[in-house]
Amino acid sequence: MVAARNQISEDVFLLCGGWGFRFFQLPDGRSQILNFLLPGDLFSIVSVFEERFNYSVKALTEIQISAMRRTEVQARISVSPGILMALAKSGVVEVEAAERMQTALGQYSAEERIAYLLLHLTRRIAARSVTREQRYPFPLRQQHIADAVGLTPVHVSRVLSLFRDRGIVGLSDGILQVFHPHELERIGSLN
Amino acid sequence: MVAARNQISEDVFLLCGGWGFRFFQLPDGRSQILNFLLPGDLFSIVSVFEERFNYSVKALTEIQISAMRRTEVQARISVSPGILMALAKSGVVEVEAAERMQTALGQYSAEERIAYLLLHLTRRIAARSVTREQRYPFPLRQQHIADAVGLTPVHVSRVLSLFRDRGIVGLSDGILQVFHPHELERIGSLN
DNA sequence: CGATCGGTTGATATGAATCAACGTGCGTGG
DNA sequence: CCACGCACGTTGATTCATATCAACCGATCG
Repeated sequence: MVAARNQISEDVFLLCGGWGFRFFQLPDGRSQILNFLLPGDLFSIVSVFEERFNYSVKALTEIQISAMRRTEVQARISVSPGILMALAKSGVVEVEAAERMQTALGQYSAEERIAYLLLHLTRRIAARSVTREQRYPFPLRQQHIADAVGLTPVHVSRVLSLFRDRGIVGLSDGILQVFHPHELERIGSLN
Repeated sequence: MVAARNQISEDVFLLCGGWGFRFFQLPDGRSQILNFLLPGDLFSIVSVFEERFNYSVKALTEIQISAMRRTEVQARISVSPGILMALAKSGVVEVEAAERMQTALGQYSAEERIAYLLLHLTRRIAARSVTREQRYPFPLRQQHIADAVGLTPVHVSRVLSLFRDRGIVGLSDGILQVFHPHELERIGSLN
């Protein structure tokens, strides 16, 4: 566990290398993954402004983290307000992502949700590194997919098998391969 | 319709009076309510930074809206950066609300989701106006509740009947009355 | 007075959860 | 090096929560 809920931290964290995820855990054990963290991501924009955060973070791979004192960040903001503008804009991106996920969870079927998640992640991966032949590093277990889209791992397994049988995607050994991107978009594009 | 998706607007809107809601509509007709707008709410913090918004807004009651030129808002920001800080903080609140809703939609059952929505709304109403005896103005139709929590209106009706039979809440004539707040929290508090 | 809208209720269908068994690969300790 | 346990995924049978379909009711309104 990299960070736990209700902890108070003086620091703002940035993921420099590796993958992680941020999640919210309910007292009865259920947990909802809020987003996956890729290199370059702030844990959450919220952490710049609030010292107590109500989410937890775990690593998916080996990770590198960089920490900045919150006071330091805020000092820099007051000197050069451009930083604050940049932060505000990254907050906008965070809001939009959360609201799209909200829509997916509220309206989409199991297949659609999983397709949406895969699309969303492949785009983020592609934005950060060169990919070839639609092959993406993908260190999630089916349990993580389940916790992100609100399904059980066994149902995730069934849907992925279906996608595999239909020749849409293949997922094994930490590699996601998208054979039929157009079809994946048709299912999960959230237009 | 107060504002439609993919429209470009030079203005940032503020709801001054009445109720509305912001939603995302899918091409096949499904729609997800992202949040309800109460007096004093910006339509969305996103609108301060982006001219194209990917949501729509509708009124629930008679409403009063105030519009500010985005250029005007941004000019003021550059003069007094305190405004930007305030906006950033309200963005944080928006992110947190969206993520809680994400959790509710991903993990909660029908009863829990509806209880959560009612709790969340009553708190927001109470923060804005004096209420007595746990009676809250509540201009939503069951269809709106359904679109907010990702259920069908008929199932919403069943769950509300259940709540009514159990003496937890009553909802009619635009008034929500919470008879048993403790029980409502037990069901939907999202701790 | 009929039409429409919002809500209720019952019967049935269905998507996803649950329960359970099994396979496979892998790390660990003997 | 082997044997065991464990994590992860798959698959089948069954159950359950919610959707769907349909009828009906009361209020409101032209």
